[in-house]
Amino acid sequence: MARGSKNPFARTRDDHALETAADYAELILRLTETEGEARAVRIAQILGVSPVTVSKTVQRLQRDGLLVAKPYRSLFLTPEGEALAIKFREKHAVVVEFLIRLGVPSVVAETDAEGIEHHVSELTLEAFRKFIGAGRPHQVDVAGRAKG
Amino acid sequence: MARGSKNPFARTRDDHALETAADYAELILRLTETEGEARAVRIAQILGVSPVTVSKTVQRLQRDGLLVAKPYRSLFLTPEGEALAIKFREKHAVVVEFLIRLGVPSVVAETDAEGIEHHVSELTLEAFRKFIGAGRPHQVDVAGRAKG
DNA sequence: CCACTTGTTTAGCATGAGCTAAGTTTACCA
DNA sequence: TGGTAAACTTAGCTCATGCTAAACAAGTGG
Repeated sequence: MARGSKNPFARTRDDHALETAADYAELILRLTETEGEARAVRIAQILGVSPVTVSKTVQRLQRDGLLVAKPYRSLFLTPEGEALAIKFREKHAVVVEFLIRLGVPSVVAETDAEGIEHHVSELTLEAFRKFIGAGRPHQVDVAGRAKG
Repeated sequence: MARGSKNPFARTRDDHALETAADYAELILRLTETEGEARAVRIAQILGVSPVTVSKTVQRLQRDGLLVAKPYRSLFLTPEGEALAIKFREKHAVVVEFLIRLGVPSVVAETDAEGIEHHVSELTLEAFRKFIGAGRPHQVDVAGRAKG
């Protein structure tokens, strides 16, 4: 125990759990907005895993207080889950926009951002924002897309 | 199987395995250079995990052909392992340098790079290199490319 | 040359994340 | 209404990554 904190390595299972949580939360929020509800089968399709995996993961996230799921029904984020979703959506949007500004093709930017967003500190994110802002003014809308 | 490929999510256990492999390979190379040999106990200290974890991971990496380990002796990378180490060392150097150029404090850059380096595609890395090169001529450490 | 310290491995456990197969529930339509 | 298809859950397995406790090697100093 008392692992990490000082060393730059030290990624633990907890980190992975947080990544998963953030991905699910983001996705549930998105599906709720775009499809009216978040169903496990859609999550499975989008994440490319089996519905079984989604079911079990959802149970863990419910245990951890990020969402509420009545059996055989659609999924709902708790306030905590929604906060997480919004936080990562914003991170995601910043990273994507940043990469695009750098000249990375948008499809690649999207893919890379998915991995990177879980590893950028607040300071680095701030540097990204500054870089974006330096180009031209911009805004990020509710769905996390940049307009400008 | 046949998961992902097209979708931007889809990080599997294999991805994590690769990250671990790359981290160990990088570290073993570094320790070999700086301390004359790579011992499990040092890896454990640096990564912030128990020696037991290192022992088991080393066995997996040996099984996967990345290193050779005789019981109770120090660790040696195979050519494949060394290639991986060098590849990620270079990625790491580029990411760190890039973040520093962006204005991220070097300690934070180092930490964030550790996570980011496993998620940047070749295209994004190329964009990073271009950005670095655009500033002023420069040089990158030991095995790192790009002298300008 | 033997004991002790240090390093490594084994045994055994947990948890996350993945799977297939099989069983339940819901929903919808004839 | 009742049957079926789709969605979901349960059971039971795998593997990677972590741990502690305990056993076992290696190296060092008396």
